[in-house]
Amino acid sequence: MATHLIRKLEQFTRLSSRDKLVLDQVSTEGLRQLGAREDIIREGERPQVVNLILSGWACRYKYLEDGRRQIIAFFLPGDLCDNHVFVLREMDHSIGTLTPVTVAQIPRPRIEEVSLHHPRITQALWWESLVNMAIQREWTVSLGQRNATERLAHLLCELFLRGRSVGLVEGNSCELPLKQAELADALGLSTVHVNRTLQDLRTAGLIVLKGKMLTIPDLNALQTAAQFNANYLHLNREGRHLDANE
Amino acid sequence: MATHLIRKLEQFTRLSSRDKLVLDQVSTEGLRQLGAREDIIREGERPQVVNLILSGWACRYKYLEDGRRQIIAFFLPGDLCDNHVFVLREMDHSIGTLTPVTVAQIPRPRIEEVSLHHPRITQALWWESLVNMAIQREWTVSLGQRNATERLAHLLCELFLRGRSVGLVEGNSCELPLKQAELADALGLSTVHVNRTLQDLRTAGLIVLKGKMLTIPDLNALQTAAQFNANYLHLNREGRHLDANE
DNA sequence: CGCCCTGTTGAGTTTTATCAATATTGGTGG
DNA sequence: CCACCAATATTGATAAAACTCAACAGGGCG
Repeated sequence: MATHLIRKLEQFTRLSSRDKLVLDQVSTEGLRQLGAREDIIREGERPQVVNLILSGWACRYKYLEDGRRQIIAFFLPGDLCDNHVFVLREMDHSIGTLTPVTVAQIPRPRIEEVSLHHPRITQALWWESLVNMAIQREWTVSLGQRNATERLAHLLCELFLRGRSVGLVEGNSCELPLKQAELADALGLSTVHVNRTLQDLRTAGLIVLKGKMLTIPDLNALQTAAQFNANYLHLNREGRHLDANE
Repeated sequence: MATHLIRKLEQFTRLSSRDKLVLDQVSTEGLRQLGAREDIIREGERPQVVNLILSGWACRYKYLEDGRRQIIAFFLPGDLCDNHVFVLREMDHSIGTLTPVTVAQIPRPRIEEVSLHHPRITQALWWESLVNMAIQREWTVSLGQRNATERLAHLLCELFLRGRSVGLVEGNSCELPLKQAELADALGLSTVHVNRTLQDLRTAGLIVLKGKMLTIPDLNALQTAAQFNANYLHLNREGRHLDANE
């Protein structure tokens, strides 16, 4: 079931029950189960399908030749790994799981069929795609300008809001199944420094992080600390003029 | 004339003369001239058109509240500023010129018409879009993992190759109309450090940078210094199976 | 029970930033 | 053509942020 994806797309526009049916169908074919820390697709391989994350967390990443690793993006349930990737001949990075994951592998003809017959979905997928680009841009801003504390706080805000938009947040808590080393690879910091920065955020009362559960007692305060502005997530039903009226 | 864009898209697939005609037409309507250091569109504004850079250099950028600025991307002639942006209600960043610039403003219906009737162009524009995303990802890698020297060298390699793919390179030289402060804002470094890093590259004989002219005597050497791998630019005619055969 | 993975802490080092001063350059008006 | 200005580039000295290395703690699980 494409519950998370549907929920996410409805941040943009209301879908008809027909639309939802199509999305549900698309996401029940080509299921693939992976354990934690496995690769969904690897740099150099030819992309054949679009992967839709149904459950679990994954990430894009890239190694430099000397072994340094950068995590380029996180994928949460409901995230599509690159609509239309198959236009490219080979992957320039890898996508791997962080937790056990279920993905739906959507073949090219399926995508083309949907984009031909379901304009509302097509628009919504464009929106999804544009938001992902905006997220990538915001990571550029973080890595370029924000210091360790701001960067970490910013990432936590982003993941929290993204989680909330697909229904993974309860109250002011959500699961954060990331090790400090993974946070470090995403933030361009050393694990030691991530550890210390997390402690700073904790002692400042901005976050509670225990086990794999993240609690943000005062989201506004954390956003302020991060200079976080949610506009780049475009979560305010910007496509409401397209709403299905049924 | 869409010379640069056409030249770029032909890195992906060969276009028919019909295709080229359409692109030329699209790029002669809605011309807009700007001086150096003007905004093409500003954060918060509603995107109404897709901007195609016909001549000059521009950049995406974003300010944090305390005045720090990050340059998120550079635009060269032939670059499109976000195909389908108008799906979003407001810009989450600004786009401004670095030099005097001419842009073609392509209205939404024009885009939709082209994508309906010219599948080869549509594919090529998807490719363009995916490459831009790849570039953004690579910036994430640079900012996260590469040190000042590598980062600078990497950026210069990228701009050189991108310039070459649209015909802006002569021999081993191309124009680089950027101030050190702009490089600094793109690389997440201070201007002082950019200055010193440039000198390092110069004394290592890896670049010659005089006036606004960049010369790379040995591109391979510079790529090695940067840990630069061009695969992310997808410049090897990956869509050649779509070639127009006329 | 013990092992391995993850997280934590301390000490010393490196990279890069900041601040401030000086040099150079390109453009402009006289 | 030259003198001058403002913008840009360069240099030196000091400080801050983050890294590295190394050791140790804790916890989950076979």
